[in-house]
Amino acid sequence: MSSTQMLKGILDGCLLALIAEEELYGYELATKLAAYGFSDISEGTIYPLLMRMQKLGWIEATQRLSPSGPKRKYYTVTPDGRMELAAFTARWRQLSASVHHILKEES
Amino acid sequence: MSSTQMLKGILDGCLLALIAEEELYGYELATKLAAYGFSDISEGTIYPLLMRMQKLGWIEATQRLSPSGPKRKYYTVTPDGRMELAAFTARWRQLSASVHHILKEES
DNA sequence: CTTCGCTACCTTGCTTTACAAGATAGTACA
DNA sequence: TGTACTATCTTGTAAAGCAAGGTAGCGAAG
Repeated sequence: MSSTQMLKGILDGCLLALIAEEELYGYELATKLAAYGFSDISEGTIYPLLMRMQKLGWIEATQRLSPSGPKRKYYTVTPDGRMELAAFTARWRQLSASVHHILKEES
Repeated sequence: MSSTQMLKGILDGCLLALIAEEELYGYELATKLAAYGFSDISEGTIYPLLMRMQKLGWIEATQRLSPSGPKRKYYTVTPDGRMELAAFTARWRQLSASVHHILKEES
């Protein structure tokens, strides 16, 4: 059992939270997640996730030129996305508390 | 997006932790999880999970009669299961810290 | 005695989602 | 020309929770 299963339903919330802080593009998110302790989230994970969230109306994209390299797609969070982020945060806190409670029992 | 996706890769660790505390049977686990804040984990989730963990050698089962009702299958954790539980706990702490870190940034 | 409800277990098929692998391009420097 | 880095996207696979349904034992109410 790897740790990838644990990410399900969590990554999208994390991406939302990061984009809510500041406008970001996909490639940047990949490196940023690593800095936050997520070991090597692949681009094959991030890009489909971004497109999914855009389709759901949680984020919006605008293309802009890069000082060096191909064009970038910058994402921002919509009002719907902010609501979804709040809902995610609530769900996470609930789950986190429950698991913590269970794990502490046997320390 | 429901919260069920968040449970992936987490439920097995939680079941292991509960069984490590005391010998338990499947039906009991379903009610116990609810008490710990997991809203309504269905039996269609728990039983396949228990069989999977038994196949992996993490838990062992013994059938015993019930004071009232059909026979019960009591599970205990094997040494391999304890090791897996420790590994799960480590993974959880790491993930939990990372997500917490990301979510706190925008409070 | 039969019917209803609770206990207790299991199976099938569906859906979501992360990921490996690979494709496509633009820029820059040697 | 070729190598390296940036940047995006696609396809196919596998894992795992869950809804829905099935089987069966026991006890109490009618």
